[in-house]
Amino acid sequence: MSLELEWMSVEDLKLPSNVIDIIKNRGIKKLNPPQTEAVKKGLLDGNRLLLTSPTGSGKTLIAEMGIISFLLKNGGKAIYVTPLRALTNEKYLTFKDWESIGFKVAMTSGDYDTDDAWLKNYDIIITTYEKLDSLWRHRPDWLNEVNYFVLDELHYLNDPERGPVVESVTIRAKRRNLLALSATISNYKQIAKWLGAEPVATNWRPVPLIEGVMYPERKKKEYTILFRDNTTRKVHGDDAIIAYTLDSLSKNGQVLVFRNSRKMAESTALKIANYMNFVSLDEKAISEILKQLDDIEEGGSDEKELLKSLISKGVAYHHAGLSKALRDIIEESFRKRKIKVIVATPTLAAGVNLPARTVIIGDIYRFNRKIAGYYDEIPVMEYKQMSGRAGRPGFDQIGESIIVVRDKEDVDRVFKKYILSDVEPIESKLGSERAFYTFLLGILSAEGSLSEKQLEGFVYESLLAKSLVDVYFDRAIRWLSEHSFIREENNTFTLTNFGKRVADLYINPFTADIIRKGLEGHKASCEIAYLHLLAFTPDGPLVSVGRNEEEELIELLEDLECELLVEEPYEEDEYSLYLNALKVALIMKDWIDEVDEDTILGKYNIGSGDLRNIVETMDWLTYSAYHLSKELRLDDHSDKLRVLNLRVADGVKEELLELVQIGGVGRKRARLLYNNGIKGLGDVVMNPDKVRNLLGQKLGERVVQEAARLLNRFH
DNA sequence: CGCTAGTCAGTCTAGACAGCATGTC
DNA sequence: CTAGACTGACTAGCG
Repeated sequence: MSLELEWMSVEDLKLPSNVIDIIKNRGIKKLNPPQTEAVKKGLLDGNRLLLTSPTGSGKTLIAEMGIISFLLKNGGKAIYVTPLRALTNEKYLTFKDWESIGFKVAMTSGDYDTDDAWLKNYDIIITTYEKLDSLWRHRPDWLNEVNYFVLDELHYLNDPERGPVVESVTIRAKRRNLLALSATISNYKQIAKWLGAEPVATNWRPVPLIEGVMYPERKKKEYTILFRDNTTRKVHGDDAIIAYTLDSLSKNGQVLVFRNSRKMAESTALKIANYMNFVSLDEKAISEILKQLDDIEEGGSDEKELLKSLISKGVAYHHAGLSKALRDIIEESFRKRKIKVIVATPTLAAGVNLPARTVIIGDIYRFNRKIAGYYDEIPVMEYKQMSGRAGRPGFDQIGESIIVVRDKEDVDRVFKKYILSDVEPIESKLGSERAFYTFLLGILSAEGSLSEKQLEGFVYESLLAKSLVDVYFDRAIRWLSEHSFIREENNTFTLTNFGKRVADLYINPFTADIIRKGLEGHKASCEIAYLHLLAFTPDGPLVSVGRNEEEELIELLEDLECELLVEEPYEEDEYSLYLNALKVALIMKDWIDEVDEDTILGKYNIGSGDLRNIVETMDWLTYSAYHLSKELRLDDHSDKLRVLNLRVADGVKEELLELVQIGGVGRKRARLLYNNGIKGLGDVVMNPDKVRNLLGQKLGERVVQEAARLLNRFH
C-alpha cells in the first residue's frame, strides 16, 4: 500500500491547456494522492494500470484523464464500462464535460437504447458489461476502432451471476488497451498480472473513516461502541440502531442504515420516525418532496402513502420493491440533505454516490435462500461497500461506520473479520456449466469461426484455473454441438443459425433449449402456458412463493385452461421453480388483461419495482421466444408469441395495441380512449377535441400530433 | 357464555444485467 | 449455530 500523500498540481500535468482548463473549471487545483500516483505510474502515457482504492476517492477523474490523453494521442474511440445502468448514467453526465473540446460522448444500455449504428459517430461510449458483451456479439465495424477500455468496478468479477460476463469482456479488452478500476481487493497483484497491468493500490479516502462495532451491555438499554482506535462510546435507548441513529442526528449528521430484509428496512424506518420530533426539518422542501411523490404516475399507492408519512418526518426506506421514480426522489432528497435518515437493503451499498455521515450496518447475517433456516455472514467486500458510504466530502469531518451485533461475545470475531481483515480474493466464476457454455457461445458469436486451437487460446486467457478449463471446455463443446448451437467442420467451430440467434438475443443457451423443447413438443397454446414456459427458464424472473400460495398454485394447476409446455418435475427444487414460474405467469396474465396495478401488487404481495422488473424480463423473453420460433419455423407459435410480446411490453389487451404505440399513452390512457370510442390512431387524429377533453389540453395535443406522425409513417 | 389480551408456533426473508424500436445520446 | 417482524390459532382470564 502506498502511504505517501502527494498532491500533484493540475497545472503540472502533461496535458493540453484546454484539457487542464476543464479540470480546473470543476474547482480541482490539485490531484489527490491516488490520482497523483496513477499519473506517476504512467496513466497519461497509456500505461495499463489496475487501480484499487476506496469508493469516492476520485477514480472517475483518473479514467477521464486516461481516456482523454489516449484519444488525443492515438485517435479512435474509448469505452467506459460499469456494472450498473445507474452508474452508466452518472458517468455519462460527468464525461459530457469533454464535449466542449470536441469529444462526442454517448451512452448505451439495455433500458435505454439498442440501435447501435449511431454509436459509430461517437468517441467516448459509456455502457454496461452486459451491453458491451452483447455489442461484441453483433460485431459492428466501429468496435474495431475502440482501443481503450476503462473497466469500472472490476471486483464484480467475483459476482457469481455477473462475474462471467465481466470476465469475458475483460479478456477481449486486455487484447487491446485498458485501465481497470476496482474497490480494494486482497489479490490485486494477481489480478494486475492477469491484466498485464501495473497495480496502483491506495487506501486514501477524501473523508477519514472511523469504524466500530456496537454491542448491548448486560445493563438494559445501554450499548457500547468499540472503535478501531480502541476508544469506546455509549448510547442509550430501547433499540441499538435507533439509539445510535438519534445520537448521530443530534450532531447534525445524516444516517444511512442497512438492514437485511425489506420488511426490516420498513419497520426500522417506521420506528425511527417516531423519535424524529427533535430534528428540525426544512418544512417547505419536505412539502415539495411530498408533492413530487403525488405526481409520480408509476408505482403502487400503498407504498407511496407510507413513504409520505415517513418523509414528512425526515425518514425514508429504500429497497428494490419501490418504483424507480420513488427511489430517485428519495436519493435526491437525501443528497440535498432534506431527508435525514434512509433505511435501506443492500440496494444502496453499490451504485451511485450517496454518502452519509453515519452508516449503521444493522445485520451482518443474511438469510440463505438455498438452505432454508440458514444464515450466511455477508462477504467482507459487501461490508466495505456499505461502510465506504460513510462521510460526505465537504460536509463531514469524518465518516463513521458501525456494525451492530446482538451479543458481546461476537465483538472480537466481527471486528477481526470485517474491520481488520482484507476482503475476499477475486476468483473466476466461469467454473459452472451455465457460465462456461454461455462464455463459449459468446466468443464464437463475437469472433466468427474459430479452430479448436484459437478457441482454446481464448479460453486459456481467462482467470479460471487451467485444470477446470479443461473439464468444462470438452463438456461445453459436446453439449453445444449436441443441442445444435455450434457445428464442427474441418476442425473449425461455427455457430449454427440457431446458435447465432441465441447469442444475439443474449439469452442463456439453457433458456434457449428449454424454449425450443417446449415449443417443438406442442401445438400453439394459451398465454399462461407460454408465460410459464419462459418464466421457467434460467433467465426467468424469481418471485417469492409462500406456503399458502404454494397450495393455491398446486390446486390451480389441476384446472388450467390449457396444458403447460413444461413437464411437471418430480425433483423438489425443480418443482418449486415450476410453481415460481406459474406465479410469474399469473402475474403477467393479469398484467396483459389490464388488471389494475394496485390490485396486482396486493394480490401477489409484490412491490411496484418488482412488477417492473418482471415485466422487463418477460418482455425480453417473449421477444426472444418469438424470434426463436421464427428461426425454427414454428409459425403457429410465432403468431401467438408476437402478440404476446407486444401485450406484455405495455400490459394491455390486444385491442389496445395500436393506441399504446403513441408516446405518453400507456395502458390506462389507452383504455380510457378506447372506452370512449377512440379505438385507433385514425380515431385519435379524427377526433382531436375529444382526445384533448379526455387527456387534458396539453397532453391531448401532444398525443394527437404523435398519432398523426405515426400514421404518416405507415403511408 | 362471549369477548379479549396474551402466548406461541409457524412463516418469511437482497439485488438487477440482457433484445428491439425510434430519433435526445 | 446465528434474527426479527408478522400472522393466525389457541387459551387464560375477565365480566
